[in-house]
Amino acid sequence: MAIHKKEIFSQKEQDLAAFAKALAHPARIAILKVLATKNECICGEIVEVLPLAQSTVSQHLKELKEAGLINGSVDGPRSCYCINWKAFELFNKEFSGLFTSLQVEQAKSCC
Amino acid sequence: MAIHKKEIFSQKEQDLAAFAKALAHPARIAILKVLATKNECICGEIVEVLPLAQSTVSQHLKELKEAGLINGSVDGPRSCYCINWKAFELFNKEFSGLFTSLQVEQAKSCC
DNA sequence: AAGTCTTATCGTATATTTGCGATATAAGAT
DNA sequence: ATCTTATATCGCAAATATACGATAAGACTT
Repeated sequence: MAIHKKEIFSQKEQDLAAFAKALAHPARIAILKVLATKNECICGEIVEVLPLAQSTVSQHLKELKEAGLINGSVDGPRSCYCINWKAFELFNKEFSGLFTSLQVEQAKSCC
Repeated sequence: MAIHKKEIFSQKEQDLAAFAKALAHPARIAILKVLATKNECICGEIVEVLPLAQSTVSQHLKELKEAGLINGSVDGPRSCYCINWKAFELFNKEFSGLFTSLQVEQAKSCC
């Protein structure tokens, strides 16, 4: 394919796609759910809950962090992660707002 | 990695991930935007708008259709696509509902 | 029937993702 | 200082995704 053409599209489209990409794996959805249900920040508890190796979970956490969906901080010998609600809300709003405004005008699809 | 472990996770997690995956590329976001702005169903007009080859666009359309985000029907010699607003709404609701209920309880993140 | 136009599919090259074991790193405990 | 414990990173193998040209398939036109 030679070169990925992602950079050709608008920044908003790229941002939204990057956000969706971070959610595009059941393991990451599961991780977010764990983080959401526990009020305090979690670390290796996620590894116990998920059917994945520690290194794999760590990698998923890294991706979620890089996407801005979660925050991470060092807490002594362990790492503490939690959902970045602000970023989450922002993207959620931008996501739903991308189409809903148009949907009102046209009631239903043609096919 | 031997085997993908997606099937280990819950159906809801898999569904949500599959939906996010369909949105995880700027080209597909762009396609959805085109379909949303045009009230009538589009086909090869998308190819003209996007900086991608016809075969590539067709492939993206296929993925969107398989994810259930768009409907497609044959219209004489050409294909007609349009957004499946119902599926879109359903997923959007499920997506935002996955965390918002929890968010209320805990006001802010700990880190 | 032959030609054209539109879209889907195939084959292929390359890039990215996923997953894990092994290892490194960092902090607390002994 | 060494040992344990927790997490991150490296290196690798395998699966997927992305992109395109070439080609097939289907439907109108002439």
